[in-house]
Amino acid sequence: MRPTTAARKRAAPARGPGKELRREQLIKATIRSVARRGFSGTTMAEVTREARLSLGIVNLHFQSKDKLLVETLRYLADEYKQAWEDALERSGPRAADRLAALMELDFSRAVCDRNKLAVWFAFWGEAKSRPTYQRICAQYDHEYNEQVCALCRAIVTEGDYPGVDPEAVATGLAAMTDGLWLDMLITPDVVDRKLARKACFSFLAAIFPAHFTVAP
Amino acid sequence: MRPTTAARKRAAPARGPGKELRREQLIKATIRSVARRGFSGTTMAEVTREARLSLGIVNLHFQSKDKLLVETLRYLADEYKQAWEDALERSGPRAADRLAALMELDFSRAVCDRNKLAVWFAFWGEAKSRPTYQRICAQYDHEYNEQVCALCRAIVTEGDYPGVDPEAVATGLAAMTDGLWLDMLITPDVVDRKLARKACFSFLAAIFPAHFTVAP
Amino acid sequence: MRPTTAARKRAAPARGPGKELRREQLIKATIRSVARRGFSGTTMAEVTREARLSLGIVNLHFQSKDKLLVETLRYLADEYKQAWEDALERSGPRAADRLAALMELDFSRAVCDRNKLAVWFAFWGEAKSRPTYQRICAQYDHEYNEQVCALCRAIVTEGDYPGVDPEAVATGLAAMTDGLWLDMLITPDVVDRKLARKACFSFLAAIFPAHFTVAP
Amino acid sequence: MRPTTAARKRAAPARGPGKELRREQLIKATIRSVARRGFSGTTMAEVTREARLSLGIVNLHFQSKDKLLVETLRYLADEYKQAWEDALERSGPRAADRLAALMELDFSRAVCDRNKLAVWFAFWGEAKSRPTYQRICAQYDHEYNEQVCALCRAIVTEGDYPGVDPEAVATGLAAMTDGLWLDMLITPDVVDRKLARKACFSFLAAIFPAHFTVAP
DNA sequence: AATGAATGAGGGTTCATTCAT
DNA sequence: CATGAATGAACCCTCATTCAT
Repeated sequence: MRPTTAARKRAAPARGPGKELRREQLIKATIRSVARRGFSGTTMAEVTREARLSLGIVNLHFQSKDKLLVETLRYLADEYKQAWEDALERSGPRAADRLAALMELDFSRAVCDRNKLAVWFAFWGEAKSRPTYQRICAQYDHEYNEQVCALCRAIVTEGDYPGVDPEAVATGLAAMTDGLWLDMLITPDVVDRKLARKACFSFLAAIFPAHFTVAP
Repeated sequence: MRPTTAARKRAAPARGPGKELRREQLIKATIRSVARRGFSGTTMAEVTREARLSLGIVNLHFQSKDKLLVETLRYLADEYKQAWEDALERSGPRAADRLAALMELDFSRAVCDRNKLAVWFAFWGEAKSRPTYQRICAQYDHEYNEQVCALCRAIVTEGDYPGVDPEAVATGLAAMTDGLWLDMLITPDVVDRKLARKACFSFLAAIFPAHFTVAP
Repeated sequence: MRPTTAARKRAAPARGPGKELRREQLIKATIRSVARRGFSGTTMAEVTREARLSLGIVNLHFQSKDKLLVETLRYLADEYKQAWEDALERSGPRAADRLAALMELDFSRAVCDRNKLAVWFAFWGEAKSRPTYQRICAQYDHEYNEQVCALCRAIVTEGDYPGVDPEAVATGLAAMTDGLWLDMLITPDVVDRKLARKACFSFLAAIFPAHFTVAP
Repeated sequence: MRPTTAARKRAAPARGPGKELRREQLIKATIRSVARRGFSGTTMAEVTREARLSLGIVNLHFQSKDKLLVETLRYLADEYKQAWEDALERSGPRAADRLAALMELDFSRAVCDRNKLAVWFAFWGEAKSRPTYQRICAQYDHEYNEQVCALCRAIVTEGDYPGVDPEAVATGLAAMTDGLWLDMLITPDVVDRKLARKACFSFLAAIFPAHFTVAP
């Protein structure tokens, strides 16, 4: 029973599919906010201001800030998964090409966007103390690693790489990608996409010399 | 005077060098807290409780929470730097041995402690939106990378590795380490120290076959 | 036109007398809500959900939550007044019988419904700080007390009760009823309708021994 | 990590026994607030303003608003219990005197204070939907009723009241008191302490004519 | 007439910081 | 130096109210 000043302007009530749109709008605003202000600077006020919506709307669509953040993480993970599935789809049938396609994606402008990287690391930074984040990250990681591992196995099989352990290579490769993202985040003027890509393909060329070269 | 009037138990007055001890005590408590509760769960109350000291003491020794966190980051970075300098000191004169020593350190139990990794990633997760963190990380990164780069150059020079770009290798190597740490943080039951070490040395063995093997 | 296009189920349009029905529907939902969740747990969302209507409908029919609550109180008071008027109507002409009828009503299952009692006490609990509630309660109280007082006076007059002050008796009687309701609300397993009724009639039998006995 | 403007004025930190004082200070402020603004108008801001303390202090001493309210109820109940125990202590040994002392207390200025009555009814109004309140009320009610019941039994035994059921009388008496309090709350200009007292003693005089008279 | 997404003031709560002791 | 009660800005969340549909 609170004295309330009448609302002034108002976004058109989104019917039907609009609900999903609002959610995405808020998730995107969250990503921008985390990128700009960090996890601790990401308040409901900040997110809704970024989305140009009212304060109460997050709880209307996500129940709580916590759930918004979880959904944001899922959104990012889904987006990335979609991207690498698409990349595989578009690439040829040869395992090396497919692996190259994944790596090219990882160093594409879209993925290496520093804002998005910042958000990924923000979630990773909280993962240890938030089981939910950790679980989500672990699950998507697993799917991705399986894929990379399968490709490495295929390459090892088809090529003549007797001493190569595909699992170790896959692990190292995926790890290097993550680490290069960190470099691009922390020292953007030391490690750029080009150097990152080169580091990655140097690795591949060293492991699978018959399949990869450093040159683009 | 009877024992009734015994002074309340209280922490030692700590003058001069004692002051430094208090600071370290608080920093260590901060590390434990960030590891356990995450960045957002790390409050002054939590830190001081962890240190078994009074609430007001942080501001006495660090002026503000912000500064405590910055000092904590510096502490971690210094500790790591000290560790790799010591590792180099202890190792022989050959570049490959020295590089191996660095890598062994990175996958030693002390460094791979999940609590400490959590704190590192917590800081990295906030780095984009906190210039101070980013600057500190960037600076220590730089020193470390210079070192690794120098070693790679030396190995390339002394060995016969015509097509190898030492900078790219060094970047990739350091990145892989970071990425493996992330794996140990997020999916500890998939990537353990042993696998991480193997992934790393697989890389080195592939790049510098005359200098490294995967076996310990 | 195929059944596919059937209109969404929706509440009847309710014109004219239908409007009154909607109001009652909402008031009854309010009563249920206050009984279950208390005053503070009674939100517009709760009330409309309870009434299986849409959120906006309260303001359409009552302008505000405040007015809904006032109307709810009036509804309860009217209902009770109607009940005791009916009880008097049904009873014989003798004052003692009429008073007994009022008391029987007060301990009838319909009136002693714990949900309704809870609502009454909810309003009484807010009365001091809400002049409107207090005024409404006071007004209905007055009418009721007048009636009880008149009956007591009649009994005193017709019987031989020289020392009895009918006003004090009426006041005490009405008060006892309220107090017994409170007991049934707070300690339902200590004071039930039977005990309450007995306490009340013990009082009447003591005051007006020629007119009342404790036995039903 | 919030930018905080330095606090200006500050109540002296209460050491040792001061903690208990602060709690009482806040409970008393809560009572005043509930009396004036009702349950729904009793906000943390209101309570702390009333206590001339800062906003955060309630959570420091009571953890939550809920607990403050529970403690307030307990405080009121304890206070009342203390009062009737004192009244019994001060009164003579005869059961009728002791019962009279309890009744005199119930209509004393201290107990009939409309602010306090308002708070009692505020709690009773929420009791149905708040098991904690109900439990506390029920427990204290029980003790009080036991006492009154015992006294009634003693009077019945010592006097010659063959048809009197002491339990019913005790229940009725306690109920009447509560009901008279409600009257004093809702219709203070109809029922004042004098009339209330008279109603109560009329009842006693009617039940126990050998022990009570209406006159003071 | 009816709906329910949207709004935002105001609520309870947290916590970095201060300062009397 | 050390303590911890006190402060109050800022947080997340609730919910009465509005209004496009």
